[in-house]
Amino acid sequence: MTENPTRQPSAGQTRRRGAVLEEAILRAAVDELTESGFAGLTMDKVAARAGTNKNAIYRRWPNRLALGIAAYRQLATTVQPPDTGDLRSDVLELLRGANRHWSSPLGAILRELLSAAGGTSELLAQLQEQSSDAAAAPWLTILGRAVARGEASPEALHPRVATVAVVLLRNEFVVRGAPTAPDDVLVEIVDEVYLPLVRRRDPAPN
Amino acid sequence: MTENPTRQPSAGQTRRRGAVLEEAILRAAVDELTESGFAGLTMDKVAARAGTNKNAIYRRWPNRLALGIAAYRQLATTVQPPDTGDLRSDVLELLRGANRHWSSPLGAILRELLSAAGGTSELLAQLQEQSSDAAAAPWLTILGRAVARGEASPEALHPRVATVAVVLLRNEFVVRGAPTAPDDVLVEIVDEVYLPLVRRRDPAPN
DNA sequence: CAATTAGGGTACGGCGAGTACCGTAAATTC
DNA sequence: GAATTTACGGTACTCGCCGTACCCTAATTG
Repeated sequence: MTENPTRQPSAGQTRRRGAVLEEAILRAAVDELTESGFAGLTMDKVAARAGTNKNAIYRRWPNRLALGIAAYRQLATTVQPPDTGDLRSDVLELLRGANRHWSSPLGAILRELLSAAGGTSELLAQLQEQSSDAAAAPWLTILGRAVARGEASPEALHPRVATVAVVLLRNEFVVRGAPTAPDDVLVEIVDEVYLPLVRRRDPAPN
Repeated sequence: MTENPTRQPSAGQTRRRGAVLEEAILRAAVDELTESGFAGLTMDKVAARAGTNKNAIYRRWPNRLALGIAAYRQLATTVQPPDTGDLRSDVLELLRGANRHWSSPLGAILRELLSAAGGTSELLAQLQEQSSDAAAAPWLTILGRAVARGEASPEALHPRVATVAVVLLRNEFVVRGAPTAPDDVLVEIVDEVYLPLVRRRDPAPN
């Protein structure tokens, strides 16, 4: 019952090749990933589910992690920046969205992958697009509007500054093992750190 | 040559028990950890090196990760907060120290362990003492002095605010796979984020 | 219709975690 | 100081799973 092979083992089917097979493998990997997480993603199961064997997988991906990342990328979504007209509301909404994402099954998978990659730059780079760099864009967007409104300082339009809130939130997940961050924490990050940082600040007298 | 059994296998030694044996195991684990990292820490090797067998280990630690963490804790050191008389200098020095630590072999091990723990709260908690919460203390110390000097705002004396710089730095390690963070990044964190955040800020006019 | 390429089937090597016994030395009890 | 309990030592084994190696055969190429 756990199996749902796309291809019947010995039906009179035609043998798949190239892109068709590749997609079938990737789809199988995605299914395994969503069902069992990365820890449960085994090459044998993916092969069986795709109705093929490990050879075909290893011909395309060098190892389990690479396959896992490729599969995850199929699931990634992009974030639409909110526009409530108020900086604090925008920030909170964006941050709550991030919290929801990392608390979701998909977020759990992302955390597993980050863990498994454990400092392997080449592979991490492929996850960053989904997790941090692409994540900088919406923050810059809402800050841009806030700057126009006079709510935020222009200095805040700097990726490192703009993303401080998400970085602090991610820290909660990485260092505490919490499955989800309580809303108090988000509010605290926003009110104690983020807003004081980005709000229009009068040039400090040396 | 990789072996240095504390106990000669069949010498006329007395059989070790309890605390004595426990320390021998832990010392063996520490040695393996420093030589081969957590990835190379094998229960068999630790047992061999301690001149015992895996039973004795599993009777004390439930699994490899728990042993690794216990061994790491033997190596942890505490940080002495600097006191240069200038907030920016103190901050930079503390941050550079953290960067050095995470770039060091010991830091690599810590990152491996964080990776392997991957969100297991109970075990992570044992690492936090060494990595984040204990790390909050020196920051509060230097900030306390800066507040007294009038250099920093009293609102900065809040763990989440005080540790922002290290959290951002750790993020560099976790999300980029960099073996070490370039000094520019540290300076940027300090000048673009940390100082603007903690410096005396005149109450924003709504 | 050859020749080449890529899938399918299958088996296997290797490694390391965790477990199961069993005999024996050390501590504990009386 | 003997009997009992507890804990170590030795060893062997199961299990899971990654990654690889063949060998045969279907699809593609020309």
